[in-house]
Amino acid sequence: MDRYNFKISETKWQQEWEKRGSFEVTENSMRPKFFVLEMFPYPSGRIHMGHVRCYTIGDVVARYKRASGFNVLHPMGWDAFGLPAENAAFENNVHPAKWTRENISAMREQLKSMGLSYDWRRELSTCEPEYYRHEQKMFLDFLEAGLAYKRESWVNWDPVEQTVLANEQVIDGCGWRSGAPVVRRLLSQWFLKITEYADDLLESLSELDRWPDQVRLMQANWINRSEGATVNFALSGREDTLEVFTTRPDTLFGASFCAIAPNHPLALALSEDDPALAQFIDHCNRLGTSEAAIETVEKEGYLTSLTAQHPFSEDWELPVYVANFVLMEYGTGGIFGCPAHDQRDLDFARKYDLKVVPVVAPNGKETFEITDEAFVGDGKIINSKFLNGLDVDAGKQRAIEELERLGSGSSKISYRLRDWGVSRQRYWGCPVPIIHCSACGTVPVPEVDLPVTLPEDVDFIQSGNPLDRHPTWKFVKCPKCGEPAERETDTFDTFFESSWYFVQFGAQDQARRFSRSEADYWLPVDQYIGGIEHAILHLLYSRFFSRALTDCGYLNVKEPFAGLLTQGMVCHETYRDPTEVTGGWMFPEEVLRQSDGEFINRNSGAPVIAGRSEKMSKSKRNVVDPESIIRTYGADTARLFMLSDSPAARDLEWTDAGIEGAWRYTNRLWRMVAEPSDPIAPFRTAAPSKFDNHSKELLRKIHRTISDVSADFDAFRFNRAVARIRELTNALASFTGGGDDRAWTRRFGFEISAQLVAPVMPHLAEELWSILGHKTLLTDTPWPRADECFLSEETVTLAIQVNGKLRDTIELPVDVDSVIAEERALALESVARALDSATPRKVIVVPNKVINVVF
RNA sequence: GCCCGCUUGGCGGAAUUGGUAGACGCAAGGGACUUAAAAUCCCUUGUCCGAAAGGACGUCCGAGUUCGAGUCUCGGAGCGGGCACCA
Repeated sequence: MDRYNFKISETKWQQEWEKRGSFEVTENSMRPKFFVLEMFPYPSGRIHMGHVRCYTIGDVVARYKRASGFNVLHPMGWDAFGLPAENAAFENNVHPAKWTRENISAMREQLKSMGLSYDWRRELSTCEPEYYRHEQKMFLDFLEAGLAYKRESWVNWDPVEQTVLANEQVIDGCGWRSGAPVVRRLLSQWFLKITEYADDLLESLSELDRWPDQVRLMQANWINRSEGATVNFALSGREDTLEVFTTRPDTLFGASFCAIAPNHPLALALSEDDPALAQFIDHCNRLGTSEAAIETVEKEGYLTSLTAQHPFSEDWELPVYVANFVLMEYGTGGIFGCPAHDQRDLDFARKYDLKVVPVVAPNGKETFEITDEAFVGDGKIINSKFLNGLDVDAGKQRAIEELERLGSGSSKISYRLRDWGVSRQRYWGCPVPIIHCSACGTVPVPEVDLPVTLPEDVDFIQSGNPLDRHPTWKFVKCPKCGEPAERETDTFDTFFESSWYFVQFGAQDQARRFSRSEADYWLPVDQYIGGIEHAILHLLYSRFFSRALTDCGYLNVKEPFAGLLTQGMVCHETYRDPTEVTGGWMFPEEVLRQSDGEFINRNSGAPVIAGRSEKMSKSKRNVVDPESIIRTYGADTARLFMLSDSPAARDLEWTDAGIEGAWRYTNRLWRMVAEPSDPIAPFRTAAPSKFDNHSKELLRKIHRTISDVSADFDAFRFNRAVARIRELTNALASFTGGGDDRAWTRRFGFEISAQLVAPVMPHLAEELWSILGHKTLLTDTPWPRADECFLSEETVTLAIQVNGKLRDTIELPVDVDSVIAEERALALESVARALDSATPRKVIVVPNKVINVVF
């Protein structure tokens, strides 16, 4: 019994597609366009299973759409700037540029071995000046349009390494290398005005009907538009006021304190004469800048000497705290606390023994006490003078009216979304095209001087940004006055590159920027595919960029991604050597599963502990190398397994048994066509005039499969599509006999099988197509269409229930009269037994589905 | 801490709008072929009671809506993603 030789076949068809330029596209086509894009990879060194999964999904969509008559753009590129290259430079003394470019070459070869239908002519790499020069121009345009500005903002600072740390590099409040406690530090940095588009970014979410609801909801919550009010508290004995933002002005009569952020100007001013406060602020600043760190830390406050005057009551004074949970970045950097109706305020009040006065009672309750849970629901306002008796919404409105009348506040819409800080104090990124002149200030690099190229003659011996230490690079003449000046040594956040790369794929020639007509033709991306972990930042930044680029005349599209598919992670069981106290993680290939289900070390025979399945990661060593899988089983089998077991959106568990099963199927399908045990009609035989019942039944199955698989691909239900194709294979395998009608039907079934499986296993499908006698490529063959007249059934099986429990099934003609159906059901012996001589009270007949006899 | 998900046999999963729970695959057990093994093919397989017919139970847990709930509502548990300088 022969086996499918995937090595020969896969190489052959990959070469054939390349020779013919099968996947090269232009915008000059009579076919409608379809832009399929997978999130481009960071070139970390080698592809991992997550890449294989994502790019397999994208390739199925691209090939399916291509066969379905679309002019498909399906490109690939490299998100090539970023921190890991600098870490590699630091650890292995290899230049980030060399490391990155070598990784790209290696990964490109790996991707090519998967047989992905990319137009490789459009490949781009974000670390090359031909790419990033365009974003330097974009930045200058943003500056001109008022969409970029500079201000001070906080970073994590490692006092030992004397360098800025990414949040990822802060572990338990300490620098990852030095172990020294991290402090916050203010730096002057560039920001992009994403908040200018906050409303539009929020409202347009409703138009993104081919995005997962989950992602739209996450984005909406991230932007978080909230209607409320600003309230100005007069400060006793001072001229200035304390401005706070609140979404609950209706609860003002329940206020028991005010709190400001540790870095609020008022707090900083007070700390000059208050060493204890200065110490408290210092203590707060020892926390990293991440929201998770701030929100999970124990709530602490420092009571200042300030007192705030309640706007609605002459002699009501509130204490003012500096509190570690108040964010300077949100609202005004100050709050008023109403413990009865906000859980965090309640916790704070309990800790510092502040009053808790309920001012909203749940509907139907006259009196109301708060114990350890704040009441945040709707109700009637109490204890609040002129607000009493109103509901929450009316109370908000009335309170704002009163604030406005008193001149101590007004209604205000606030967003949680903050402007995007794009400055990074790092080497391996796109240089910010700005020159600092002592006379002229901040001067943009003139367009003719672009690109500002990243110098490659740098060293990584010291920590910090090597651009700062470069002997010549930053010293330039001021473009305005000609006097000596200095380049900005910050680079852009790498999200900058990934916010517009999809547009650049439209350019036929990657040596130049995309043209307006190319962008107009290809955008938006019709189907975008990537990990759920990018649900907020990358997607939101890209949506902002499209708007900003549209406003600057580059494009005319607000929403860059019309369809979005977020795929789950690839997971694997973890293994540990029990003799190791910490770590001891083992690679799957070091472990052997015995017949009793226990695991042992493949070499030593020592026992191994198997842990639960987790996302494949280098640190836990629960990784399987795609290259070795492709070498052992071929790309098609790897692709099949990636799609067959789990829905795309869910996590996928890698198992050896699973890939083995996929490999068996690959061979089974190949053998069925290449070494058929029953006759096949010759190539291009006309259909016989008559079919026997078996052939008719199989024809129905074939057409039903075409219909189902097409619907499954349309809805990205790849696992179900694979199951349907396997069912067809099973039906073909048990279809024997050799008359003309059967031989013809068998050929038809084989051809359809090859066509349906082609998006998933393109090499095998091409091989089968060729074996079946075709001289043209399956890749250039239109998607099959199901013949409607084979899809309708004459009878249907109905479930017969008694009191909702299944008792029987009956076969009835489709759309049979309800009265007849009911009679047939009641006549059943099984129904009579279940009724046990009781009289049916009513009978519910759902046509073609179920009959429920209720007694 | 906050936001968003997920949870169905021994395992991955299937189940159009609420209408026959377990498609398809994996694993396991039995059989055929073989000197033998591998490969391949056939059969069985949610749990429990029963010789069988048949019956009871069963979709993370607890309530609810409904003739009928894996699916809808409320409450809870466990696991995962994100939290603005990882990408």
